Parts: sequence; structure tokens; C-alpha cells
Amino acid sequence: MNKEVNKTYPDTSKSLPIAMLRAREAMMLSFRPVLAKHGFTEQQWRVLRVLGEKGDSDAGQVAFDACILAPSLSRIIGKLEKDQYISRFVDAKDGRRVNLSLTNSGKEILNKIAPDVELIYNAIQKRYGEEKLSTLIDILGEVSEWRGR
Amino acid sequence: MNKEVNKTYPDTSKSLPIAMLRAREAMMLSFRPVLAKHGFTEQQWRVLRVLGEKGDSDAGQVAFDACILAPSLSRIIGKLEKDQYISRFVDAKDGRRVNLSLTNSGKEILNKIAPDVELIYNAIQKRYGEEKLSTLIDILGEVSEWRGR
DNA sequence: TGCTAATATTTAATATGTTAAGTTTTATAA
DNA sequence: TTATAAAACTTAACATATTAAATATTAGCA
Repeated sequence: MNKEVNKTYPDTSKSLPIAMLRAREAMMLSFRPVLAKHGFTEQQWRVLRVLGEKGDSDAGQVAFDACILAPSLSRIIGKLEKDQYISRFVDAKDGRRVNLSLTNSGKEILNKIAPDVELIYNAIQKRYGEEKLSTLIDILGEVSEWRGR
Repeated sequence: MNKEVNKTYPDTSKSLPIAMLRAREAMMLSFRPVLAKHGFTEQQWRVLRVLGEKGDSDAGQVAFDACILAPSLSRIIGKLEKDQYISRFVDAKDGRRVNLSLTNSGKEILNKIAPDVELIYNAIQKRYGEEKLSTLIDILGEVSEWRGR
């Protein structure tokens, strides 16, 4: 493969955003079919997981935890509520906030899918080793702190 | 912050896909405004960059290099062609392939934007250090090889 | 050569991403 | 207290993501 094609422009093979996109995509190719089998998208699943892990939260918190922008989350929780996996109710103390909570049905499906997802994650961990993945997550955590220059 | 809320479900703070999403998002918050100032989306920019770096390529190659799925790329190149940043023509030897090429206008805008993008990337590199970022890219590269279990 | 499978791309349908604007409620300061 | 700003969501509009299906072309083989 010719690596001397053009040195005028920055090398995309060294682009961090693209590298993260590519690595993430590789993993999602394994995860997505599992979620799709149960009728969930990646984002819907993140919302369910976050609620399962952190318990009832307001929409803003879920948006942050699941890394989903507010407008997207609005639509997603609209669907999850319609399908009765979560319930949504206005906060009693702050009428602007919307609290989200898993329904029993939501907890059930979470418990049903989680093991399949874990299976894949364990396989990844087994292949690359805990140490390497832990290093990866650490650096990603640092980079996540980036707030512009 | 309470970290003992619920141990029933996997900890999203350790989820590799979410960690990559979050780190990527942190960086894109810096890059996007620069691209938007010139009227480009992140994906459109990736297409221009890839063509600038690797030279004329067929759509499939660009899709891989820019990490964009074929259906998305079809629309993106449709717009970039309409705006005359790239030209599209069927391959002479293989009628299924579509070759893409930067127009002069495309090369100009690429040269115009690239320095601004580099500025941000250099700031990131300065803050985290070449070594750490290089480690990051290496591990991401390995994980990108993941092809399911 | 001719039939069939495989390839490369496009189109279609639904879901999410992104930015801006709108709505409702709360916080603040004159 | 009250006008105003800020906060938390939602809605809207356009772009991209994802999967499936459709098209067109080429490759492989009987």
C-alpha cells in the first residue's frame, strides 16, 4: 500500500476522531445485532442501561450519562415511554425537570439482554487483556476532559 | 457522588463504546465550529480530507477511509458534487465503481480550512503529549481489528 | 456463451445527530 | 414584587446512521 501519496494534508490515519470512530464501529458491529434482536437501537439501550445502573434520574443526567444530546433524548424517551419500558414524570420540586424511571417491563428486558451484551464485552476483554483496555479507558477519560483551547 | 447505586448492571463508566463516544464528542466540540464556519459538516469534511490525502479514490475506498457507510456517503457526495467541491465519474474499467476527485474549488477550501483544524489538533497534542496520544491511537488501531467472537 | 452469484452503488424507511428556536418554570436582581 | 435572565426540555429542520431492498455491472462457472 502506497503511503507516500500526498503529504500536503494531515494524515487521517493519525486522526484521533476517526480512530475513535473506527474502533467504536468495530465493537458496535458485534453489539448491534444483539440489541436489534430485541428491537432496540444502540441509543435506546444506552438509556435503559444508564437508568438501570444509576437508578431514576432526570433527563439531563441521563443525557450526560448516555452521551446523548437533549433533543435526541426527547425523542428516544418518547418512544421508550410509549413502549412502556420507562415512565416519565415532571419533578415535584422543579417543574422544568423530567424524571425518568424504568418500568418493570424495562427492568425485565434489561436483565434479559444484559448477559448477551456482557458476553461480547468479556470476549473483547479476553482478547485484548484487561490492562490494555483499562489503559484505553483511562486515556479516553482524560481526553474527555478536553474543553477547547 | 454515590458510586454504590446499583451493582446489578454493568457499569457504563467502564463501557468502551460510551468512553470512546464521550472522548470523541469532547474533541468534536472544538472541531465542529471551525467546520461549520465554512459550511461543512464533520462528515463532509472527512470526505474532503480523505480525497486530499489519498488522492482520487472510488466511493468504496472513501467510505472505508472516512468511516462512513455507503448509503450515507452516497448522499454526502451528492451534495459535495452539487456544490462543486468534488467530481464524480463512473470508472472506465468497472462500471459499478464511482471515482471521486477533488475539484480545484475543493482543493482550495481544503487548504483554507486545514490550518484551523491543525491548530486545534496541535493544542490537543500539546496538552496530552504525543506519547499518550500515540499510545491511544495504537490501542484504538488494535481494537479496530475486532471482528466479533 | 449463458446463467447465476457476487460487487459497488443507490434508494428507501426509520432513528438519531446537530443547531436553532420555542415553551415552561425557576432564579435573580432592581 | 416584577421584569429579565437563566435553566431544562421540547419542537423543528436538515444531515447522517442503520438496515434492507433495488439497480446495474462484473465475475465465475457449467
